[in-house]
Amino acid sequence: MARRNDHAPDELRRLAREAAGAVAREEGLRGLTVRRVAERIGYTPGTLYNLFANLDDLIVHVNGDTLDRLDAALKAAGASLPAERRARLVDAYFDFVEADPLLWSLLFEHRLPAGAELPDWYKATLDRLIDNVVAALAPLMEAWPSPEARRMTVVALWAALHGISTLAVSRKLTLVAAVPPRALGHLLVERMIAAGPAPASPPPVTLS
Amino acid sequence: MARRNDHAPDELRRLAREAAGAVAREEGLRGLTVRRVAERIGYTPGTLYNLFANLDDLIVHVNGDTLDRLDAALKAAGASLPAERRARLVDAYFDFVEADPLLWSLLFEHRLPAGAELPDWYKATLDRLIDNVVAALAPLMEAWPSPEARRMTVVALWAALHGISTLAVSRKLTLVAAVPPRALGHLLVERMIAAGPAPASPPPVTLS
DNA sequence: CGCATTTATTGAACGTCGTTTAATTCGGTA
DNA sequence: TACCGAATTAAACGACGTTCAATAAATGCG
Repeated sequence: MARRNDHAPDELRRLAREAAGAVAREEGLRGLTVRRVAERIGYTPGTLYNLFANLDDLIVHVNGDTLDRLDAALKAAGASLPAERRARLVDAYFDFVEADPLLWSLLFEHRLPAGAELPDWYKATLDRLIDNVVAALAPLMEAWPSPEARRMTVVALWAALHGISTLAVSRKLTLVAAVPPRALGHLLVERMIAAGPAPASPPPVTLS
Repeated sequence: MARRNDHAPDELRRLAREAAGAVAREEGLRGLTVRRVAERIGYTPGTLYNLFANLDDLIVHVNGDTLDRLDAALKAAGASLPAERRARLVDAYFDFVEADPLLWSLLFEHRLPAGAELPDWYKATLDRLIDNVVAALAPLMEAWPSPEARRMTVVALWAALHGISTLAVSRKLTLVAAVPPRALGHLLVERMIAAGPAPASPPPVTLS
């Protein structure tokens, strides 16, 4: 039995989030159960209910951690030379997704039950992430009429990349095209924010 | 107790798919249980295992039905005048999604367990759908160098719209931008396949 | 028509799940 | 040392997916 002073509550919460992340990484949402997480940190299921409201709450925290790590990865890529920043950001995004596909898909596979809402800190994390990308891309989007227009385009791209990555992770993209997911990502981002006088007609990348 | 000859096996399978769809429409994946579907068609859970391999199999069939209905909706929109076809297709897509958000999200929320693969008929359904959209958009994409390039762009857009719609349905899009989802869809599609001499710099739609 | 065979359907059971709660066990304090 | 409060547990509940022997009904056969 785990002794009372083995871990301070906050440390225990962190341990639980990491254990849950590890389970998700290995077995996905389907294998992510309260009992498995508890066993992994050497406690019984009941203890997790002292740390989190329920399993949904724990999963939201794991997803928050994932968003934080993605934010860090994109921030690093956004520090590259402006000329290659678009491509670097796309590659960083897909590198991150492909490093732990099941942990990534936990982000979008999990849905809160009917009445529940995502907590405010989650919204703040997501906002921070989008803001950082907008800031990194701003030099390439000077022709946009306003910051709001810039943000709208970045949000559209964020959603689009998310669509590509989740279809890829769930193997529903290869059903429909034998193209590396990140090639689709580059295609979308290049065409959406290419600042130069790119003629709109032919797609810039053809890919074998 | 349901009598043996109340329904032929195929009819019973159809009833079960419809009942499962109705449950998903009302309660989403979380509420979609074998017992609830069985109760709805007046049989016991065991009977469903004579008709489908398991719950995953039933869900894949429900999703196949959804794809078929989307295909029909897009085909109708694709029959419009070429000039307005882009916008009509996007609107048809979002009309379809918003008509039954929970049934729609079943398409992408559900993932097969580790070893399992999607059946061939599912791949065929998806292929048919993409092919129809490519055919409808072909007149607008004559500048593309090849049918493969056209298809790649359409697949990218298919994935992008999927990303927008699932983020919207799971209320993760409004967290990040107060923009109607279909406005993002129009933005993406216009910029990706606008055939005319659209300058690449400023986004064509600004939206209040 | 009556009986045997086949087959759809059931009911009960198994193990697992999320969650709750009363009981227990421990560390800190007097 | 004895107590108190807090962390932890064990056990239980209802619901879940799934299996399977038992049962009921329809069919085929004499």
